[in-house]
This record gives sequence, structure tokens and C-alpha cells, in this order.
Amino acid sequence: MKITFPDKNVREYAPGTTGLDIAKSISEGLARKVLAARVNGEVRDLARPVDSDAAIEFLTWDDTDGKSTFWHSSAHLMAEALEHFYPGVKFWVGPPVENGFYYDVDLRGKTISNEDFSKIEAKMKELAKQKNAYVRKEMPKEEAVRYFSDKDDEYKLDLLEGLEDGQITFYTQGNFTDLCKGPHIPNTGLIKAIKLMNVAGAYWKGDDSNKQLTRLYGVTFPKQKDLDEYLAMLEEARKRDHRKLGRDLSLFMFDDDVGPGLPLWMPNGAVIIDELEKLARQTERDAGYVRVRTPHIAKESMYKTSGHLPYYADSMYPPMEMEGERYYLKAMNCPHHHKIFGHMNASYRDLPIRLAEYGTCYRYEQSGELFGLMRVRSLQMNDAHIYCTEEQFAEEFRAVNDMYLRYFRIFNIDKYVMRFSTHSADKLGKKYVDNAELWLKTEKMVRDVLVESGIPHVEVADEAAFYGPKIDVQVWSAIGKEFTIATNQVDFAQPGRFGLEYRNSKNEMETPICIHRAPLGTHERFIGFLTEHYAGNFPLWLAPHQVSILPISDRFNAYALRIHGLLNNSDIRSLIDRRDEKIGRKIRDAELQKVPYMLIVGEKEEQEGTVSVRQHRQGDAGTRTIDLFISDLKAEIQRQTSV
RNA sequence: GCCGUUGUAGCUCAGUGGUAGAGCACUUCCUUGGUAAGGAAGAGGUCAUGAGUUCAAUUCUCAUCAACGGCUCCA
Repeated sequence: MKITFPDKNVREYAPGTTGLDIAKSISEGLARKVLAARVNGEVRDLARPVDSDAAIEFLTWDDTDGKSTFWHSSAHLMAEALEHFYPGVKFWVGPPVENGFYYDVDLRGKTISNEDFSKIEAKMKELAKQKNAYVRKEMPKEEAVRYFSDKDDEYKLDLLEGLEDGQITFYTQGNFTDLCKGPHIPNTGLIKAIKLMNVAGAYWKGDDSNKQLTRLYGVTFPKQKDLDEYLAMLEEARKRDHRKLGRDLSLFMFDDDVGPGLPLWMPNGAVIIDELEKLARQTERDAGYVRVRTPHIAKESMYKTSGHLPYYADSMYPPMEMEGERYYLKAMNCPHHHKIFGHMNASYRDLPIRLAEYGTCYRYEQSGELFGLMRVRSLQMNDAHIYCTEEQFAEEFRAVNDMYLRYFRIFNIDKYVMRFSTHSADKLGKKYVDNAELWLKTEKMVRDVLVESGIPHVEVADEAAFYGPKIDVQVWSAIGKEFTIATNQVDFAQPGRFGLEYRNSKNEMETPICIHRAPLGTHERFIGFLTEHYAGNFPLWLAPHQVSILPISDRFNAYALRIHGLLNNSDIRSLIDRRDEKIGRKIRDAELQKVPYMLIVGEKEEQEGTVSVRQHRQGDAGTRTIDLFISDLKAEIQRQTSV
């Protein structure tokens, strides 16, 4: 048979030669590290014979599929160790994930704690050293059902139910056998470095009405060095964590007396908010938005009109009763804005009307969901609602996307995914407003805009808002959690529910389409994200303190104060370190506080009217006159915000 | 909301069935110093909260609250 390799090289082998033997025929080195083979596009065990002409690619640790196979096999290894320590344990599924693998198990009342990790790891290492082969075996489905019935294993029986009749594959390594479609690495000996990461509860089949299984996360590597590097990388990520930096840089805080998920912005954090709002105000003014302001509460009747109540009552703070009326804290700004549009008596000549507000909302997020600033219960949204005609829609939607992209350039955000969420037909009338025709029409409009603008995106069914399709921008926190940072949503439902109308050119009343958009998301999430994105090293225009003035000794405090005044007059945020400390110490602390510029001032500077400039993380940047320094800084700020 | 873990000074963390300790930060004094930590002294804690066991609880038990790791959710 003819075997074709990725480099188009073709070699002849006897039919039935295994993948591993083919690898060996190329080189012993390859045979030692190869994990699996991609045969005609299908990832397969190396031990499986190849029977006819095929294209083969050998997968190693450096291939995503190789890694996944390695981790999948590691999950089986962990399962074997678990069975040793917890006889009778039942297994659900154990897939590879982005950074390792997990196995969901039913410990039947027992628990695993972090203290148990080391003994499980030790057992895994011991089993790995045995270099047990992962042996594939097929049996008819009836036989498999009998096998698991005998073991009284309801989980695997449930898995089998979902499989097609026919041959079922099993894998055995050492004393552990698992229902598994594979593929697997040749033997356990390839797994050299093992680390159990954490243990967590996970609902069976991801359904919160089901019982919870114990999910054990682990990660393995072919070399100890890889594990060490991975752990070091995690350590680095933790240093970027906005919760840590938020404390270290005094950006925000939480307090038990205030409540969970209710951040308090400290002066440094409030500066960043002010700068973001300034940027948004200018950007929106230039794009034809007008600003509005609305109260934080509204009567129940408005949320009945909007249609939010049936969908979201659970995640709103409970209502307050006043004079026989129920008032809710607002969880979204749209109904208030719809009311304003409704009073504007708009004609088609006025459209589009774009109402913007940094609206403060309150959402009663589930307690287990709260996460630093990224998931909170009080939040201020970079919100706006655009009311336009159907003809104007595509252009408006495109303009909103352009605004996103400009913001991303300003903040240098390049790792994100645009997610286009559509409805699911079987949930019309339940999760979604029941108007199939409008759903399809608006989804097509959105899709067309995305395609025409060449915006890369992924389309996900059954993730839309109840009132229309949406585009979310997904980003990741330092520790790898995924978040929506910005959103752009179509709403064809609420304008009708609020009776919103405009007069068209034929003097008839028509209902506008509404676009909800929040390119900067919420202050909370956006600043949480930015903190991690910049690792606390905010660019000059955003930095809470832009300049730290460091007098060499208290003899130069007066000069420092004069500089401080001049910077103030130029809208540059500075502070003076007047502590009775040596200059090295003041520099160190300013560096740790990540202040972009330090001005060292002593005798020489005072006499010459100059400042000695030091740039954060760069070091000494020479001496300049105060005027030149100020104009340099202003230019830098200008550059950063006018991308 | 659910499963698991944790809660000691502003921060990071030791520790103990007999009413608490370190480093950093902070205050004062000495020092007047030139590009990442000068020296000394001092102050600071209802050991998350509430109950229980005990002669005695920060320590053991239970409950509550909060944080953390996941799951479910996310207008």
C-alpha cells in the first residue's frame, strides 16, 4: 500500500503495518515521541494497522490533536488511580480540555480534598512508569450493555443509550477499562509530569436539576520542564489578576457592609472611569449620539411593557413597595430610553436617533457567579439605543461595529472573538419573542453586515437576547475565564411593545428598529479587563497618577510643589513623594505603583528649572525643561487617544 | 442557586484547647540622601459573625456571612 506523508513523500508498506511501525521506519526519534496518527484526516491509535493507501500525519505534543489525545489518555490514567483509592467509584466522562483534562466521577458519598491530590498524583506516576499500553477492544453494543449492567453503572449505561447500535469500543490500560471511542497514546509511560489542579462540583450532563458529580481537573506533560513552565505561567497570570492589582493599585474594593458584588471605586479607579467616560462622550458626540439621563428605578408596569419581567425577574433585585406600587431597581436602560424616544414625536427626518447614557444598573447575579469586577451586581453601562428605519439599519449596525474596532485599536485589544448569536426555532414563544419571520429577517441583515464588512465572527444558535439577535465580543481574563466585553444587539420586539413610532415620508406611522449597543461594556468589566490587559501598566492617558514627583530631599519640596502646580494647570495628574526616604526608595515605590513617569528633582534641576525624567519600566530618560516635559506628555496623551 | 475549599493586623502569611506572631505597609525620631528597599523605636487584631461542647474556644462542633475553584445562569 502507498502511504503519503505531509511533505507529499510517498512510501510503500505492507498492508496491515501499524502507525507506530511506519513512524519507526522514518526515525527512532519520531517513534519515541509520536502520540497518535492522523490517517486520512482521522486521528487514530498508533497501534492500529493501516490496511490500504492512506495519507498519514504523525501527531506529537506540538499538535493540538496530539496534546488532546495525550490529555485524554491522562484522564484514563487518573481514573485508574481513583479506582485504586476509591473502590466502587463510578465514572461519567473524562475529556481533554484547553489546559489539561478532567474526569467527572461519582464518589458515592466520599469527598476528595486538595490534600488527597499528592497521593493520587503519586499513584498516577507509579502507574505511568509501568508503561501500560492503551489497548483498544470492540464489542457489540448488547455485550457492552450487559457488561455495565453487571457493574450496576448507570452512568456508562446512559452513555451507551446515546450511542448507535453496532460495535462499541473500549480501552484498557493496566487495571482500568473504560468505554471510550479513543484514540489514545501508545502507553502510559509517555506521561512524565502530572499535576492535579483542582476539584469542583459539576452537574451531571450540565443540568442543574441533576445530581452533582465530583469533577477533578488535572494537567500532564511529556516532560517535567513543561509542567514547571506551565506552573510558572499560571503564577505570572495570577500577578495580572485584576483582583490582586485592584488591591495593590487601590483601584476598587469590596466591603461586607456594602454587599457582595457591589464594588466601591477608590480615587485611582474613579480616575480611570472619568477618562473612559470622556473618551466615550467625545466618540459618541462625533458619531451623532445625544446624551440622556434616567432614574435608577422604575415601576413594575414598565418592565411588564418591555417584556423583561417574565424573563429576568429572578435576576433583578426584589421590588420595593411604595404607595401601593412596586418599583424595581433597573437592570437595563432600554425601557427608560424607549420612553424618551416615545415622547420625541419623531419623523423619519429625525432618524436615526441615538440616545446614550452611562446608565447604572443593578442585577442580582447568582452568588456563585460573582467574580471580582468582571461579574458584579451594580454596573454602569456604556449604553446607547439607536432608533432607525429598516433602510438605515445596516449602515447603523456597521457604524456601531466600526466604533468597536476603533476602541479596540485605542486599547490595543487584539485577542477577541466576535460571536453572532441567533435564536433557536424550537424556543420561540419561550426563550424568544414569537415572531419567526422577523428573527430570520434581522438575522440575515446582521449576517450580511458582518460578511460585507469582512468582520471575522462565529455564529452560535440559541444564544440570542429574547428580543433579537446580537453580536458579543468575547475576551478572556488573566486566569482564562471568558467574558463578554462589548455587545451590539438588534431589537425588533421592544419598540412595538412600547408603541414606539415615527412618521414616514408618506405620513404613515411606522415602528423603528432599535439597536442596543455597549462597545465599552460596563465600567466594572471593562476596567477589570483593562487592568489585566495592561497588567496594571495603564497607558499614560488612563493612568490614575501620570507623574510622580520625587524630590531628592526635603530641601526641594518647594520646587516639587511648583512643578505639581504647573502639571495641574495642564491637566496632568501628579503627586509628590515627600516621605523622608532616599531617592532609590521613592523610585522603587513609584515603579511598583506603575506610575508612567517619575520626575527626580534636586539641586541641579531647581537651579536650571528642569526635571530629570524617568519612565516606568524604561529607566532614566534624561533631563528636560518643565515646559518641554509638559508638551511631550500632552502630545503622548493626544497620540494615545486619537487612533 | 449547587458542589468543594478557605476566613488570624492595611497586604502576604505563620501559629495555638490556657485570652496572639512574622515580613511588608503605617507613625515618630535619626539621617539630607541622585535613578528599584538607610537606621532605630512605636502603634495596630472582639483571630469573619452567632450559637454549642468545655473549668477554659481564635483553636473542636454546628449555623450564618463572605471570598476563592468549578457547575448552572448571564437582558
